[in-house]
Amino acid sequence: MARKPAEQSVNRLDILLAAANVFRRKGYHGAKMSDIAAEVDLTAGSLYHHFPDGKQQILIEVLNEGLDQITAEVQAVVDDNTLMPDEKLRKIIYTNILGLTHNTSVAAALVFETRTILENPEARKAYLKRRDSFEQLYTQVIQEGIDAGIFRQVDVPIFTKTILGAHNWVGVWYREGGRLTGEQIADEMSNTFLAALSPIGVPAAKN
Amino acid sequence: MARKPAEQSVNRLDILLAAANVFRRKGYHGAKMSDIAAEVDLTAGSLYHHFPDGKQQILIEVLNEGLDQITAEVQAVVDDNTLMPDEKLRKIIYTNILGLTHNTSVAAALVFETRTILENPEARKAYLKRRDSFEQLYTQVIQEGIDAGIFRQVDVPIFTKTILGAHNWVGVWYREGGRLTGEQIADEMSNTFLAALSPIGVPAAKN
DNA sequence: AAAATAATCAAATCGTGATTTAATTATACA
DNA sequence: TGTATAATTAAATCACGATTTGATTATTTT
Repeated sequence: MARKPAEQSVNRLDILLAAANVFRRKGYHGAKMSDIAAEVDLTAGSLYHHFPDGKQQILIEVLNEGLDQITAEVQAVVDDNTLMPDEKLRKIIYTNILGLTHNTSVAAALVFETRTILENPEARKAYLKRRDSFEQLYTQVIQEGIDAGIFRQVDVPIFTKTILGAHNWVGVWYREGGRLTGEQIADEMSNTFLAALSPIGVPAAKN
Repeated sequence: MARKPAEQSVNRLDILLAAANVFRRKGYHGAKMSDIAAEVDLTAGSLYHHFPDGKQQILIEVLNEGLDQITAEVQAVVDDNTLMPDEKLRKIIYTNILGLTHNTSVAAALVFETRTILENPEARKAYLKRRDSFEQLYTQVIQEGIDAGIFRQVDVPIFTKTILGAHNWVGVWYREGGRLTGEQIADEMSNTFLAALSPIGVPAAKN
């Protein structure tokens, strides 16, 4: 009585994933609807059944899905009140980087294609809001640590962007099967930023 | 006897700058030849007089020029043998960030449009070579510092990519007239990475 | 198993934008 | 000055790719 495969028609999520892959390879403008369609064994026209609003809508949903997911994961860590700020920061860096290395296509889209979505006035506002919330998670934890005296005084917005820049870049250069695993990279990078925040290792004097 | 303006026809460099600006705003694929032309008061067709090989060639030259320039600046610091590794690192971070904030259009192109150039097999190889040389400048200085015992043991390639990711991102979010100047940002970020390399501020124990 | 609905396709549309071409104007040079 | 060369233009060309349209085929629902 085995259930039948039931893997007939594709769903929106399949298409979003496929699109992310193509975007990663060719960029949004370089990606043809037919490329995306081919990835899920459809023709270009068929995509309009699932996404009546077309190509840009697909991009918007890829980015929203991707950002929402990583935000939720990081948010969960931030909400864990059993953790000290330094443990929290280590864990959110870890979580974030593993999120990126586990889905490099979406990660790359978040870096490279955000600009495209921002050209669309409606999508722009909503997206920027999401992104700010995400950034807030970091600034919040860093500020907590400073207030608690376990991090040195840093310019929190800049430090946040420093971390996020480093993270984003991982999504660009990371390749599965490379020298290091996502875990190892996450480890190394969280060490780096925690060391950077250590109140004892004061930076060398300026000249 | 004032000399006449002599500002008649545009030159290749004007066009490259103009192109970088348009690329920053719309991305390579979103940039029309007519957009670039308009920026220097020409028509699309005229650009082919200066760049017979067309749009892609313009991108290639923007990236090469940009990367060569920043490389040269950083190289000069690396070659200065009067500096200790930590001073060197501080100075190359400084140099690099000021380079980015002084020409955000080219900086953004280096981040966002590199992928485009890499699709071109010939350009790809040459470009990757340049980029590796650039990255080498960082790894070299970091390794020197470790060998000299003034930096803690880090995974040099990862640390390098961490720095470069943070840098690249500056070119994306930095806006002239923002809260901080390029100098202040460079200062903050070099503090961050030097603190991260400090051999005394050992990172917190892993759980 | 009809009827209704969902997925899909193949073949138009339709606009856009890079590149080419054939002149025209400006500049340098001898 | 007049001729060669450099810049520039306006008007084709030409291809490509997003979207639309009108069937066709699957899948549900009752």
